[in-house]
Amino acid sequence: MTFPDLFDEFRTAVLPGGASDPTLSNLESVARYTSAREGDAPFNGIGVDQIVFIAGGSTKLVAHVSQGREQVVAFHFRGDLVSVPASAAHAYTLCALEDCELVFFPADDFLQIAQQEPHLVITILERTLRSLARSREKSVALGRKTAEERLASFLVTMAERIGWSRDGAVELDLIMSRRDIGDSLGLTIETVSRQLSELRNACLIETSGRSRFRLLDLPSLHRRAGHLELAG
Amino acid sequence: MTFPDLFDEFRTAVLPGGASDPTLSNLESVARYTSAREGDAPFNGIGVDQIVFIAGGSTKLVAHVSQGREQVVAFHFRGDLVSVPASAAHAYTLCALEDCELVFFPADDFLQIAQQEPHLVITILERTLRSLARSREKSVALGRKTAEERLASFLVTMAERIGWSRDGAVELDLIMSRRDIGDSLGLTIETVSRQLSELRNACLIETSGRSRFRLLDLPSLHRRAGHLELAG
DNA sequence: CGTCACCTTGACGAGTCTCAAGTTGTGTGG
DNA sequence: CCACACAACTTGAGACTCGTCAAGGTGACG
Repeated sequence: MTFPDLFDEFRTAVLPGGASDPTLSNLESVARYTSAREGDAPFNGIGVDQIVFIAGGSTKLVAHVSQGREQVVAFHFRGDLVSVPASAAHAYTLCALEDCELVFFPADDFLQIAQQEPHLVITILERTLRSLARSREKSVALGRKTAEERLASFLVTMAERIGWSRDGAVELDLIMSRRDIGDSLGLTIETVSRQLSELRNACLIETSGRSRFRLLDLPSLHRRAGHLELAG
Repeated sequence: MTFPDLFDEFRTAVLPGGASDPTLSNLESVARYTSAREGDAPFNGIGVDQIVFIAGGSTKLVAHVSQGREQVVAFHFRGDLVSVPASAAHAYTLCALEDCELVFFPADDFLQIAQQEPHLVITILERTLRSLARSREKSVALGRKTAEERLASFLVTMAERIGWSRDGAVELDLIMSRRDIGDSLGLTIETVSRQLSELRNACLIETSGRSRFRLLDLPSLHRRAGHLELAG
């Protein structure tokens, strides 16, 4: 994909309502793009907060606690917008789960330009609020849930984001490794594996290969996730 | 405090640059206010997402997992802005830690009006990004840190938000109970208590009464928190 | 000054981690 | 297309952190 194509991808996904020409050309002038191979961390040591649009592929945002200890703070898929901080109490790295096409902006420049276009800021704000809501849900899972609840919660949440229906079940492709899942749920790969086996034995899920999952009983999974019972 | 005073409080805190008169009067017309007593949960069952400004006092945002299990997702102090979701995978409650003065808006109306004032949206966005950053840091703590690290992390973070310097140490008043701290850190009150005793024995903190803390050695606390060493 | 909720401390047990061994899937080269 | 090699995953046994239960302390009120 060429740069203009990628910027277009960003424009139509983030600005479906359109924007004024000068704003667009300003944005395009500060936009950069990169394609990342699986495992790449294109923003390591870049020094400024970035706003990154996932034009293709999928990524994880990882916090490094100490050698060997990592926490996956979020996963992202095509069409998502990520705020990648330069620094905080911990170092963060955006890392490609598969080959990716990324459009990115220095956050400062982006917000500066966005001031001209309330529409755009509102869209970003709405997406940021959704990220915040997901991050809070993650805190709940990490702080107060058992391994089984975390796994069930993870599966139904991912199903909502990237799953599809087939034969009355929901299927999804979990491209991330067991280690990534563990690092996202605050568990070890062994515990992840054991809990998946539990769910398989309970006939709540089927797996084929390493990444293909079939969720056979969403209501039960929601219950095991400790989620609110939805009326109706 | 009267309503106009409270709205003024909001205006000067959130809109230091000012805003156009029509926007302000529109905002004022959808703004509501309430004073909450300690322990009150003024937004329970209100049914719509709210944007809440803490004009006075302090609050916690709590997710209810199951009877007896709660997760405090964030604490808020005077001048903070909170997004209170109506519903998600879990029920959330904003709860007063002490007597509070709150200004609040239905999120939809607020964003609708804010479209007229890019300045305002940018401010809200910046605050939301800070909330997101804090929420991510909390995920890191909950997912990959020991009890001791969580406590140290909590203390230095709170010190940055509400602490003051005195005699070469940082003091702060932790108005929330040990239970609140535990529910925030994914620990029990007993573990919180034990870890505080550890930190006392290590001469890293002093406490007087239930809520007054003195942090005697910030660098060591940062180290125990597993935080990044800051150059310089 | 007394009362009560809140906090502290101790002993024990459950859930998850660690370490280790075996199995399965995936990708590569013949 | 098959066989091989390696990484990823699964499963098991024992250790450790933190939770649970229980019994005192302590500080903040009236």
